[in-house]
Amino acid sequence: MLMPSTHLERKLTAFAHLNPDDLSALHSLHSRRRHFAAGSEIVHQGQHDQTAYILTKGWVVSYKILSSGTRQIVDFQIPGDFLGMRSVLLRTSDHNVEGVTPVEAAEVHISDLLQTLTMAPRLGLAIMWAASRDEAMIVEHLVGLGRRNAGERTAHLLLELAARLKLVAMGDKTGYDCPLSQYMLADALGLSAVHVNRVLRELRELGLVTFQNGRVQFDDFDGLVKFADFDRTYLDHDGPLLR
Amino acid sequence: MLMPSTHLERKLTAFAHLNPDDLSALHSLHSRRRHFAAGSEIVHQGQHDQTAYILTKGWVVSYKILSSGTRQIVDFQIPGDFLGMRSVLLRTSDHNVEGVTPVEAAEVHISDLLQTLTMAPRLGLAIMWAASRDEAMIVEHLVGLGRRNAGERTAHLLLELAARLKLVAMGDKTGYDCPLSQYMLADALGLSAVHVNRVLRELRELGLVTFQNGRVQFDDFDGLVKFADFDRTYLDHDGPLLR
DNA sequence: CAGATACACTGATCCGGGTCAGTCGATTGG
DNA sequence: CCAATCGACTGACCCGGATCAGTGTATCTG
Repeated sequence: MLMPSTHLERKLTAFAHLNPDDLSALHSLHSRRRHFAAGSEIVHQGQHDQTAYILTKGWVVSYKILSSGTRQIVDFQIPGDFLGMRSVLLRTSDHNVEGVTPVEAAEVHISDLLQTLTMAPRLGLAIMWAASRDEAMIVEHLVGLGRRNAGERTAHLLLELAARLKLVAMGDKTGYDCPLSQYMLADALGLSAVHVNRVLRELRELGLVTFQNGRVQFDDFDGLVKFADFDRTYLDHDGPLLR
Repeated sequence: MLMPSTHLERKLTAFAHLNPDDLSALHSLHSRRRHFAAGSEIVHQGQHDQTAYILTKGWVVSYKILSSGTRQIVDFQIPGDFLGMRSVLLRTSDHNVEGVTPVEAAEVHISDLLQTLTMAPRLGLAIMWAASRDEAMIVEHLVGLGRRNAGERTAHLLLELAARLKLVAMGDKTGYDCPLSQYMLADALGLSAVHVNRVLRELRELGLVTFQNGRVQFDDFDGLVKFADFDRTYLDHDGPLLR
C-alpha cells in the first residue's frame, strides 16, 4: 500500500478503500493552497462568500459569538477536516472560523465539490461519511454540555481529540501535542477558564491525564475512558468499514 | 402554483424552485408508509438497520441516553423532517428516535437516496440544504447549552420550533400547538423539569410567551426574540433562496 | 531593560439551577 | 368507582461552577 499523501486521504481510507480515480480526484481538490496566520479569521459569521476549505496543516476553531459578548466554541478542526462546508450550502456562514496555529488549507469551491461527486461517487460517499462523523461529534459535544459535569466533559473532549488525531496519525493512546489554551477549552466546554484549570488539576491528581506545556499525556487511558463515559466505537474501528 | 402536497415539499420550496421532475422524484420517495404509536421507538441507539424516514405526520424526539441513566434530547422533528439520516451513513445509529405523538413516516433506503441524487440533482441539493439547516439548528442548540441561561435557552427553543413549524404551515407568529411535556423540554434544555416549570412561569409573567394546555402562544413575539437573542435569519427569508 | 501581554494558577464569595419532597388536577384502567 | 399514573406546579435547602481579584512566569517588543 502506498503512503497516504494527505491527512484527509488517511482519514477517508479508514472508511472506504479508494481506487486510483478516487485518489486523483482527491488530490486535485488540493490545488489552490492558502495560508493563514495564527489567530487570523478564516471565515466570518454572516459572510456570504461561499468557499470551503480542506485543512492541511495546523489547528482551527469554529465558534459563535453571542450578543452578550461571550463565545461558544462549537468544534476544533485538525488536518484532514473540512472547514465551512455548512456555510457553502446555507449561502451564508452562521459561525466564525479562526486559526489556532498558523494554518495551511486548500480552497474548495462548490463546483469542485459537485464535480467530485459526479466523477468519483465513492469518494463522494466517503466525504459524506466524514461529514456525518463530524456531525456525530457535535451531537456528542451537545450531550456533554447538557448532561455531563465539568470533569466528565473535559475528559471527554480530550479523548475525542485523541480519537480524531489518531485517525490522521497525529497522536496515539499515550498522548498528543495540543496547542489549545485553557481559555479555549473553557469556551468549548461552557465553563470559565478558572474552573477548567481546577478540573485539569483534578484529572492530573487522579492520575488520569496531564495537560501541560502544549502536550496532552494520558496517564491512565482506560481509566479516563471510563471516567468520561466515552463511547469507544469512535476509537476502535480499524480497517475500512466499506469494502 | 399548485398546492404543496407534503410538508417536505413545502419546506424545500423555500430553498429552491422545484421542477416537475424534482416533484415526482420527491413524491416517489413517499411510497413505503409506516405508522408508529406515541412513545414507540423508531430507531434504537446502536441499531445497525440502515433505514431513514421522512416524517409526514406527528412529532418525534431524537435523544441519547448516558450510562448514568439521564438523557439528553438532541432535537425534535416535525413533519417534513428527515429521521435517522446520519445513522445511514455511519452504518449504526448513535442515538434513539422515538414518537412523541402517533407518527406517520415514509421509509427511505440508501438506494432511493442515491437514485434521487442522480436523477434529480436539484432536489438532491435542496435536501442537502435542509440537512445543513438541521445541523445549524443543532449547533445553535449546542451554543445555547454552553452559554445561555435557562430563560434564554427556553425562549430560544420555543422560537426555533416556531420558525420550523412556520415553514411547514403548522404555526405562525401568534403560536402553535405543541405536544411536548415539561419533562421533555427539560431533557432538551439540560435543565430539571422543576426548573423548566419555574422558567415558563417567569416567561409568562413577563408577558412574553404562554405555554399551556399543549399550546405555545406568543404574547410578545418581538420581545421574546430580543430576550432569547434569537437570530432572525432563520425566520425571515421568504421566497426561494435559489432560483 | 522596562513595560506589556498572555497564560497558568489560586482562594474567597456568590448564585443559578438541582434536588427533595411534596400537592393538585386530569386520565386511564381494572 | 377507586387506584394508579402522569403532568403541572411549588417551597426549602444545597451545591457546582461562576465571578472577582488577585499572583507568578514566560515571551514579546520598543
